[in-house]
Amino acid sequence: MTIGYACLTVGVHDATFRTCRKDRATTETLARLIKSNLASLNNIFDYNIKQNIELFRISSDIIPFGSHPVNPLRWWDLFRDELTALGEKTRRHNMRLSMHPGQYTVLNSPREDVVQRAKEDLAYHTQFLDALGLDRRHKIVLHIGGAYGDKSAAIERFIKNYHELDDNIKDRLVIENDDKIFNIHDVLLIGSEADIPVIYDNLHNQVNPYDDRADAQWIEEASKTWRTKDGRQKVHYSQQHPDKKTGSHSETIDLGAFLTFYNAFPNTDVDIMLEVKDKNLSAVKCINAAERHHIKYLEQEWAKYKYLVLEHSPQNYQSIRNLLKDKAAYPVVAFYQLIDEALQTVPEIGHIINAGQHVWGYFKKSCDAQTKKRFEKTVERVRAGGTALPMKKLLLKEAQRNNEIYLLDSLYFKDVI
DNA sequence: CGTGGTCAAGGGCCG
DNA sequence: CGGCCCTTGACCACG
Repeated sequence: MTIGYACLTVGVHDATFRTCRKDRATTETLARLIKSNLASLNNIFDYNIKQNIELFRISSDIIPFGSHPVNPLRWWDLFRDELTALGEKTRRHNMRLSMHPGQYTVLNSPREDVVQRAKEDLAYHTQFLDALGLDRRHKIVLHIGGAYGDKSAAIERFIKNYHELDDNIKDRLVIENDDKIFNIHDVLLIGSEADIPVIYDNLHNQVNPYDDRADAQWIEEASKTWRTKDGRQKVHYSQQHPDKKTGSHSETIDLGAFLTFYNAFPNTDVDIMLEVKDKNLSAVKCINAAERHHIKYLEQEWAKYKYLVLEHSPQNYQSIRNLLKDKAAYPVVAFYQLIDEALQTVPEIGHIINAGQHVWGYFKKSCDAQTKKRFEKTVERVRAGGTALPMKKLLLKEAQRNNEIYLLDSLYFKDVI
C-alpha cells in the first residue's frame, strides 16, 4: 500500500510549474519552460524520496501545450537526458507515477474532431510516461466524458473509441467514476466489458452515487478489474470542503475520517491517491497515521510546522510541545488535530510579529545594520495592519544567505517560496 | 518593487 | 446563449 498526492507541492523549493499563453508560445519559450518544469519535477521527486512518498501524479502541464499544434517541439528528443534520469530515479526509488488529463479530454464525444484531439492528448500523456521508460503500472486516468442525452449510447461510443487506441495507450489507460454523470456502477460495467482497470473515487461516489453501498464494497468490486501487469489497484480519496460547493476538495485531510475509510478494507492492498489542497502535506500526514508508529516522525513534522503554528496559535504551539514530551507514545491523530486547528485560526497581528521575531532570532546577531533596519520596517508594516509577506520574504532571503537548512525546510515560508 | 485584478487551451452541461 | 466548472501562473496596471 502506498499513499500519494497529485501534481503540485506545498512548501517545496524550486518546484513550481510554468506555462505561457498560447499567443506567446514560441519554440524558444516552450523549450525554456519545459526545461524549468523538468527541473521542478526532479526536485519534487527528491522531496518525495526524502519523505518516502512513492505515489505521485504528474501534472499534464509538465509540457506546456503538449498535445497542441502550437508546440511542435520534439521534447522527448530534446530533453532525453533529463527524462531518462527522471525515469531511472523513479525506478530506483520504487515510485509509481500517473497522469490525469482534464475535463476537456473527451474520448466519447459525438464530434469527430473532439475525439481526435482526445486521442492526441492521450498519446501525449503516454509519450511522456514512455519517455521516462516506465512500465504499464504507471497509469493515465481518464473520465468517461459526456452523456449527450443518451448515456448508453455514450458508453458504447466510449468503448468503441477506446478500442481504436494504440496498444501502448490502452496499456496505460484506467477509468474513474465522475461527480456528475458516470457513477461507479457505470464505470465498472465499462471496465469489465472493455477490460479496463477502474479507479474508485470516494467523493465522486458520495456526490454521484449508484446506491448506498459503502466505499469498501466498491473498492472490492473495482479490484476485480485490476490485473497483475497493471500493478496494485488504485483509488482516489478526498473529502468535501465544508463551505465550498458539493464536490470541492477539502483544504487538508481530516485523519479521523481518513482512518475510518482506510480501516474498512484491511485485506485489500491498494494505492491511495489523495486529492486535497494541501497536497504533499496531507500525504505525509496520512502516511504517518497509517504506516508509522514512532514519535520521531512527528518530531520531524513538528520541525517543519512549528513556526507556522506559532504564527497562527501560540496556544496550540504549547499544546503540541507538551504532547510530544512522551517519547514512548505516538499521538498522531491529536498531533495533527492541533496543527489543523491552528492553521484554521486567522493569525493575530501580535502572533505574526512574534513568529517573525522567533525566526529573526537566527540572524539578528550576524546581519548588517541595513538588513536589521529593513526587517524592522517590515515588522512595522505588519503592525499597521499590512501583509506579512514582505517580512517573510526578507526572512527567507536571510535563511538562504545563511543556508539555515532547518529554516529553509520550514512551512513558515510556504507562501513566499 | 510589491501587489491586486484579470485572463487563459480544452468541452459539456445547465438555466 | 452565457456562465460555470477548476486552477495557478502570467501579465499588466498602479501606488
